[in-house]
Amino acid sequence: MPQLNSGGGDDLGANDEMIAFKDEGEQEEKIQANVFTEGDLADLKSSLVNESESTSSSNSQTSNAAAAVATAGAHSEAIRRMQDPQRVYQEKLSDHMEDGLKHQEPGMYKGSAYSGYPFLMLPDPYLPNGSVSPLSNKVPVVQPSHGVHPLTPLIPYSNEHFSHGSHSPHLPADINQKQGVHRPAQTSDISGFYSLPPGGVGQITPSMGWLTHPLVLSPGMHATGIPHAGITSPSGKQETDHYDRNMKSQPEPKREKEAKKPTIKKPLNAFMLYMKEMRAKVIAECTLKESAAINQILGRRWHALSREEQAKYYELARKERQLHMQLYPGWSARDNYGKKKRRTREKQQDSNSGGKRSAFGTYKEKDAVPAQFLPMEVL
DNA sequence: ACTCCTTTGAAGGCG
DNA sequence: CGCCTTCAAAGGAGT
Repeated sequence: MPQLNSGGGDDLGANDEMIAFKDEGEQEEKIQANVFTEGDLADLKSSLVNESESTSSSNSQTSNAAAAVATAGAHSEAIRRMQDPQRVYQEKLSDHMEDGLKHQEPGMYKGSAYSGYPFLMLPDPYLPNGSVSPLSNKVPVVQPSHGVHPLTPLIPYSNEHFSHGSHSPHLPADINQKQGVHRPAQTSDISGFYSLPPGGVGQITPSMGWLTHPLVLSPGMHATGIPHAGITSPSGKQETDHYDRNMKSQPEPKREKEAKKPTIKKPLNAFMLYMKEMRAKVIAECTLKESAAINQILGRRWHALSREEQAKYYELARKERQLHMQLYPGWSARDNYGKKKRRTREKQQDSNSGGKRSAFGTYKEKDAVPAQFLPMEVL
């Protein structure tokens, strides 16, 4: 049983945030975690596809579909290898970072989607076009290594490291698609992180959004290293555009921000961070685009993650919350209540009578059996 | 143009 | 304290 190392890992993930893996057999989960490779996504996909069609003839159908998708997955993987400049960049980056990164403790991030990466990959939100390209959604973040503050942010929106070692002029051209390597910094020194106005943290206006990485910003790129889309217009959905408008080398951000009074969004939780990071990958592998289906897959993959892997995201989320708190001291999640079009409230109330949200999520009548409970063959 | 779907986790409110 | 509700991302699908 891979207990989260309470000895050395206490700073890794807030213990109170760690979910208890009681519901799912740990062995089973372990197996899943190990076996859950990209190829298995094919099963997931086919299951999701077949789910709506029929559950019968699942064997041959699933296997066929799985094979097909697996092939497609392999194909896309091959294409990715050829096309992905980021991969090349990663390799270069690894070389660059060789020094610091190879001091990493080997056991920590083994066998995950990050295997091969000594650093944590972070999601699109920190990237300009992350959601657009499935191939460019990962941001390498250096894990705290030698003599670093344990709570060193893994969050890739530090200006600090960019102002030191790697300056953008020397960065590869495609650095704009990935935010470059994150250098450990002091968590407490947030002003150093966020290029805060002289007034201090509390005076940051929401429209400043999250951090920007001027050095990694290139023309046409999102000017923000926004970790979790901190600000958006009240209408929502347009936050990216909003960011672009407000932050991407726009001459009149002040006026606009004052006029628009953008919404400060909730910091992303661990699963959201995971989703942002893995979504593109799943999309690429499954050639699925529907977010609902993708999210189902991601939900299952989330459960299949090892504790260590999940701990990374819990820790990231914790840091995000901390930063969010420091950036927006008075902010409350309550502030955004009602800004999203009230959806399914009645529906949820209805379903609450019958099916309600459990530890495995909200079920609706139509999917009485949560996917997590379904056997792998069916899924 | 807007809302739903779908996932998990965090947070606030209420009894 | 436990339960419930809402929101965070995202993009196709439906209205």
